[in-house]
Amino acid sequence: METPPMIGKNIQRIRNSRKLTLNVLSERSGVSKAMLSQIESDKVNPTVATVWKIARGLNVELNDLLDTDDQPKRIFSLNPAGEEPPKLETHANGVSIRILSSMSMVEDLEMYLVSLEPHSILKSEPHYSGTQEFLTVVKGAVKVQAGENVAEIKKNDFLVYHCDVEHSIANETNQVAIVHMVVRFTPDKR
Amino acid sequence: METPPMIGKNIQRIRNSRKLTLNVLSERSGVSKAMLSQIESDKVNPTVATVWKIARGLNVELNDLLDTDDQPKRIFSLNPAGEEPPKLETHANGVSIRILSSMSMVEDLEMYLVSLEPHSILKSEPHYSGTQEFLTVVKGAVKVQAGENVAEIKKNDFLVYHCDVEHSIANETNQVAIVHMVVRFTPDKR
DNA sequence: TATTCATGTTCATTATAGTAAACTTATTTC
DNA sequence: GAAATAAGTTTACTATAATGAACATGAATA
Repeated sequence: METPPMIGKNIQRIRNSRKLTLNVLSERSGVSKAMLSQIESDKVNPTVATVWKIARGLNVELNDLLDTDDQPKRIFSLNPAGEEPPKLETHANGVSIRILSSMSMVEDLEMYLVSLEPHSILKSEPHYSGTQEFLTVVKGAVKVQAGENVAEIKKNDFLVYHCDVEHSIANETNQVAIVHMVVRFTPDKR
Repeated sequence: METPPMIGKNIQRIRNSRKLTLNVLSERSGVSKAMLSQIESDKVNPTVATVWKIARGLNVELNDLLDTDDQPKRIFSLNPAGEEPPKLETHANGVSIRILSSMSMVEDLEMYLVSLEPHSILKSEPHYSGTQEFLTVVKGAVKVQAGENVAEIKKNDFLVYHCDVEHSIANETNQVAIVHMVVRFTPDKR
């Protein structure tokens, strides 16, 4: 972060997206309405304690208010061939999927970085039998469902499941979640 | 984060590890020596701007000073069998490697979360020919070397390389780096 | 059009973050 | 063992974060 965080705009953006008034946020956070107004219009230098109270009031991580969005995404190959895989990215319903490795690199392995906005869900139909998915939560927390099985996993947690049944990854929290996903396709394993 | 961050201890820990005096850090950050002393002993509630200046002076991310260390690491399996892989973790020279998936789960795939302290390096001898490694940087930045090839990758970057030559992952920065690593072992591919 | 109600802003005051300088406490040097 | 240097702490003061109350602005109701 090369420049001090623009806290005011972040707070205002989130407060508006939550449809909260200054009065309500003031009650929830314990920070005066006047202070909130001044912070949002960058008239003051709030203390960490105050920003933290606001973060609690908004139900987000402190870091979400201080972040200057970092979305630099480069993909490299160090292979002799040196082929550079495509930077594919798809968006839908608050879920963005970036393909890290592509089929051109390994024929039965795919890797993704899945970003889930608050209260978004990624549903998948059953894959070919034998397919496995390996999830590592990089940020936030998600609820994973595979057939009858459910698990709630959060940052740094790891989860494996067979995905020859309907499965989903849901972000039921109020902050962005990011999961690293490896899909392993093994045609005839069961 | 359920409790306000303990900024003071974080700053002091990092300052000491850098062997900096209050005077030097004061010069580098532009925050008075007195303020630094009071912040470190939790006598005051610093403003975000001040903590940001200190972060710059220490050459770390703002977030590193506000973090309340989160190291909860759970591993799950959603498979019918329900076998729970081991939470193995090894430490050496500032590099900690957590094994996510184990051989018991898939015979030719391994997944790790590698954490590298500032200025630490993970060196590996050549693996069996055909082995590939897939890196995704989760935090910070690292320099990867595989034979003659070198690449510097940072947060959200992805890198693939054949590792049948001597290779290494180095953290040459002043902050912790975390990389997600998938090792794919394919006996006879080249 | 006046009247209420709800929004966000500005004002006057108090509490406290931030500073420079003085003070302490070691450790070194002659 | 006195003087000098360098570490962190405390003091006295100034700048400003934070507050509650008053003020403005607009939308809805009669």
